[in-house]
Amino acid sequence: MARGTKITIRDVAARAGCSVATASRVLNRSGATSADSRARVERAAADLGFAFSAIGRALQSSRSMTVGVLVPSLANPVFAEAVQGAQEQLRDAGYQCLIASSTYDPERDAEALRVLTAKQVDGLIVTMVAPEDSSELGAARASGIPAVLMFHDPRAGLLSAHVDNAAAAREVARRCADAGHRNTGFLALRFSTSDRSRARFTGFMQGCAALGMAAPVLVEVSEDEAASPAALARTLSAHPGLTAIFASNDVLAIALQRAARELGLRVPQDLSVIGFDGIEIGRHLDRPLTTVETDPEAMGRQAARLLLAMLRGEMPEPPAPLPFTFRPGATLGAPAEDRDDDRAATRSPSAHPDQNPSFKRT
Amino acid sequence: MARGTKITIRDVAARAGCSVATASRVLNRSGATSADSRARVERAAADLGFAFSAIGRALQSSRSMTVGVLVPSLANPVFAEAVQGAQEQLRDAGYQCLIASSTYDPERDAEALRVLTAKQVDGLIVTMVAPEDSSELGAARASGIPAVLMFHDPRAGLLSAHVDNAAAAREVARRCADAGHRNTGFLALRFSTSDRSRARFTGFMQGCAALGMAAPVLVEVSEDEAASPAALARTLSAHPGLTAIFASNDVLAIALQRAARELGLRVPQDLSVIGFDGIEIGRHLDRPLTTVETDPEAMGRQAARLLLAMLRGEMPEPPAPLPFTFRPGATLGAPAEDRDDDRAATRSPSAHPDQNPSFKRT
DNA sequence: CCCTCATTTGGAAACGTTTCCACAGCCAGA
DNA sequence: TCTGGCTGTGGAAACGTTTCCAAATGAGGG
Repeated sequence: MARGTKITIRDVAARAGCSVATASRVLNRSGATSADSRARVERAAADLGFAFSAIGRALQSSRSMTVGVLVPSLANPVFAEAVQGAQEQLRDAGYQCLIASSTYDPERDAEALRVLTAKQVDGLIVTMVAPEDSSELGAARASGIPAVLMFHDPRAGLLSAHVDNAAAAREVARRCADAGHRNTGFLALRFSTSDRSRARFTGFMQGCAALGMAAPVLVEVSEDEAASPAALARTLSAHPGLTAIFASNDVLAIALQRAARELGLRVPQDLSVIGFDGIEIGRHLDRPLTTVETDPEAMGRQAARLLLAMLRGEMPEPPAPLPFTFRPGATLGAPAEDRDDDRAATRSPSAHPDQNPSFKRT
Repeated sequence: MARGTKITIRDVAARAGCSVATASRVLNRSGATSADSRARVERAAADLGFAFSAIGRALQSSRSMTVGVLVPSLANPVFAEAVQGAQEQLRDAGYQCLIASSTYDPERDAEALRVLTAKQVDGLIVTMVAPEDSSELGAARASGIPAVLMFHDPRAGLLSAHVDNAAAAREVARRCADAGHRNTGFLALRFSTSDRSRARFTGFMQGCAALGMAAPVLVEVSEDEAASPAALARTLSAHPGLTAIFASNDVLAIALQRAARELGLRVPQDLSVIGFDGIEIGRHLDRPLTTVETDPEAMGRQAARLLLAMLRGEMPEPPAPLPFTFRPGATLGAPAEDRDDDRAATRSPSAHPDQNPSFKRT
């Protein structure tokens, strides 16, 4: 069933009655060829159903037309969308994507980088646990493989497609302050392996400090806690004084709301919740999520554009951070202390009284 | 900065004072070598920081250790998770993934397959618009590249990692019937390019017919309609008689709920909503989504396992469909007509009276 | 001491491509 | 008629690896 015999350019040349050099020139439209041989070669290639072997080409040109993309996990929609964006942009330039994921494990980051460079990728787009500490990334760059980061804040000599996490978090602090919150928390998952999470916390702290609020309480949760509403509720109940919690991403923010309900807390009346990322689904919820909206796909595209420029031999400027927008949603409101204060009610633009039909005042 | 000079096995051989043949034998632990040369070669390789060129290897062995993965889009978490699963499984066997996405465009399916085969992938895992009509897929298989499908129902000679969409949809029909629904709808996105969607509709129709319900109304929406709650609400309002709507996936089901609220319809009192896929977030919602739960990551892993078996030269049995579970959630309830009928209340196992605190009967 | 055999080694071909270099043919200008 | 230049072509090397085959070495048995 399987005809194992691949047809190569020499088969084409043989059938066209010319040398492989000529066949190559015709098929690549490189070099001069007579109309006659052009026709014969093209005919032969079509008859035989010839297709170039990218391997042979790569070996000869030492360009694989392949880019390595490393992300923590495709199961996180934020990274998946970024990869999608990068992939689209690269495809337009004739590059393919070899992807790897680390499940947030630095050891696997290193292994993936080794494999990708062994596969002779022409460039790298990476989001990893600790880019600055990775000897593999350093080695790749030293051996001439251009690399750009995604999601990370830019660091020593490395370009990055990113949003300004700290600035966005400061904006969140401002919105919390505007709504009247003083005692806030930051809910973090994988704090130690995600510099995004850390940058957001730092920015949030700065913002809170600048606005005279109490320092936010850092609430770290494990993978398991985040997955179970009951467990998350238990953790949450250890911090009764908080009126607003900024979650390090949207999925966590949604889980947090569920946990709050478990404790009989209403959102946003008893607890305000703010997310990060702006995933699609957040805006389709009955009570749309208050969040910082980013565009991971655009981030992926920007990373790809930067890399393509470097592959062309250019030395692109460090890009400006990608824009984010604060999406008001309906999960940030005035804190309960302010509830009875009638000034507070008017100060709370995001509290949608009709978010749940059963609460409709009619 | 960039030392362009790659170190090859001949550099290692030179430094070790032996031939490349010996170096190759040592480094691959193939063939007999003396303890002495082994030591020298290993030493030299370490000193030089040698790493094999996968390209050179691929050219010589005509095995690229790369698998092509084609999906409609990574922006859809269902596919992203499947790719993640496949990738993990393949990685354990030493394979990497070259990924491509088609954005549901058959033309791009074809192009992607051409590129992937040109890159000499050892195998293919694909989800595409029309696998059976793809001459590229046929050509790849004819030339000896094993291929398996994901998500698709199995078809002529092709193995597929899949769930039984029709059976799952029949189960949904049964649950709707149990809850007392008669007039149902099926909300479909990309009906023409998704055989999953079509299979679900077919199964739902069969189920409805078998249970003596009215044939479900097929409501097709465009990408744009699905993205805008208002537009979706308009479409929805054209079908006032329906008491339950089965959406072809979870994201759509969540959007549908929002649209229902837009029309002043309460879920599930005025309209029941059932999804498909069982995405993570659905269970974290205040009103957990009623849906058919599947495991895309397991699907990806199964596809990879099948492909690996074929790559070993085995001829694996067509796999049993992967299991799905009906997750009751809280968005399927008794229809309004039955509301006043007290028999109906007991007949409705899926109506969780406590799903929303404000409805608690106490 | 010679023959055989096992062990280790090196040379070279092969994989599929691109591209450098050289050569043949041809035409125009002197 | 000769020279110079241009066009089209083919041979061959190179890219990095594996592996076949043959040769060299050494040991052991007769």
